[in-house]
Amino acid sequence: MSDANKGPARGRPRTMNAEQVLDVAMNAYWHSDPADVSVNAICQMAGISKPSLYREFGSEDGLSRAVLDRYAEQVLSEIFVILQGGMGLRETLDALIEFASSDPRMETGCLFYKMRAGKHRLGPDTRARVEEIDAVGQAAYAAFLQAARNAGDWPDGPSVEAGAKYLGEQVALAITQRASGEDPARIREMLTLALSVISRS
Amino acid sequence: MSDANKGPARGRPRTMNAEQVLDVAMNAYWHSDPADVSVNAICQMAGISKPSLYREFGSEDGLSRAVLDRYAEQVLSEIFVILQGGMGLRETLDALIEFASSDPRMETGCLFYKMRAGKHRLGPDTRARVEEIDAVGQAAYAAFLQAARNAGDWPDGPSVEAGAKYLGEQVALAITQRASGEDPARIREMLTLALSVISRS
DNA sequence: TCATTTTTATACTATCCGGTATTTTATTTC
DNA sequence: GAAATAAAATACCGGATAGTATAAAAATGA
Repeated sequence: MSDANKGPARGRPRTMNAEQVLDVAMNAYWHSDPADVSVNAICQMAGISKPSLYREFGSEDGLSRAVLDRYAEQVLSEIFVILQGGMGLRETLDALIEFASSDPRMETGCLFYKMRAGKHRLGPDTRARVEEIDAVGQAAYAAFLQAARNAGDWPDGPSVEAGAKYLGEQVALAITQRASGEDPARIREMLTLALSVISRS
Repeated sequence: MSDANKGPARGRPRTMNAEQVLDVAMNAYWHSDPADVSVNAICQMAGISKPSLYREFGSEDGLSRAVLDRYAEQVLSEIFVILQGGMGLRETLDALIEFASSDPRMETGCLFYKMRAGKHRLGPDTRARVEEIDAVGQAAYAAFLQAARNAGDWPDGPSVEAGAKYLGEQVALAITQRASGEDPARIREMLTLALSVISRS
């Protein structure tokens, strides 16, 4: 707990860099689909052996869960930043639209949404983490909408929970469409239309 | 071409019923996911041997394509009936909402949308058919919206193509959410909200 | 009865998967 | 330099997959 020992001195020094493996796996999962990338393929792409990967991550489930954690803090956090930035309703929605339809990192879709869509194919740990992140995300959308309603920016009508779900699913839909090569301008147009029911111009 | 010969007189009579096999396969694909149902499993469920299935359908791709054709004429046709029923804008949208959020057949989602979501995992023939059906569907949505605009029911703003895509994707989203166990009332609320931008109450 | 035809049933192939046992290699400690 | 240690590389295991070769069975025609 005092000084973070950088590995034991004894034994053959390890050549495997766990973070680099995570990066390789994250990009592979992200660019195609978690269900279509085997651990064999990841080992080959990362230039490591299978036992090394299993010693580090325990199982495919352990790897994908670690990848998801990394993705959450590196990428998903951006959405939370937008939602919790304290901007007004309109500006926040515009930022969400901008992110979903134009952020270059979402060009091949969102790894989290891909995992959520194929939840039943994930290992138990990864699946549990997906559900946890999903719940946290929904809560963030709900908190944002509640604040807007308290400020009088979002008129009464749908419940906060329904609005949060709606908002989250529309963003997810837009980003998922980017992965299927849809024209970003068209996606922006559709997402703007969908979110216009929350904040009419 | 004259009389439809019901099988050759010679040889061992076949016990396999192609339509029953298609029903079994369709329900299996539909209830879970095409990518998660093997030909082995279908043979077992249908009580037939693998060579029989391959003689009838040629390949897994041939089977899934035949299933998709069957699904299109048995189930998807209903959406076209709604779109081409000649009802007013509002009534047609309400019928779409009713179908997507409450039709018991959509309780486990839509096989077509499942196939479209996992397009890259399908064989070439099935994938081509998915794209074809997708295009026909979009055209049907577009024709419907064009008629509404001509009748003055749908004010200018989004292009007909954008509106058609939006409408189709919102219906797909609602039905897909049913497969993940979302509360139908909540789904109806969200879909109603989404479609309210086309026909405000 | 016996050859022909067509379908069925069984058993098999090749490949890929996640996961692991075993051996080899590189390092520190003594 | 030898023992100990830890990682890496290779080769393997059991299981599932799509697809097929082969043999058995059930009918017809002569």
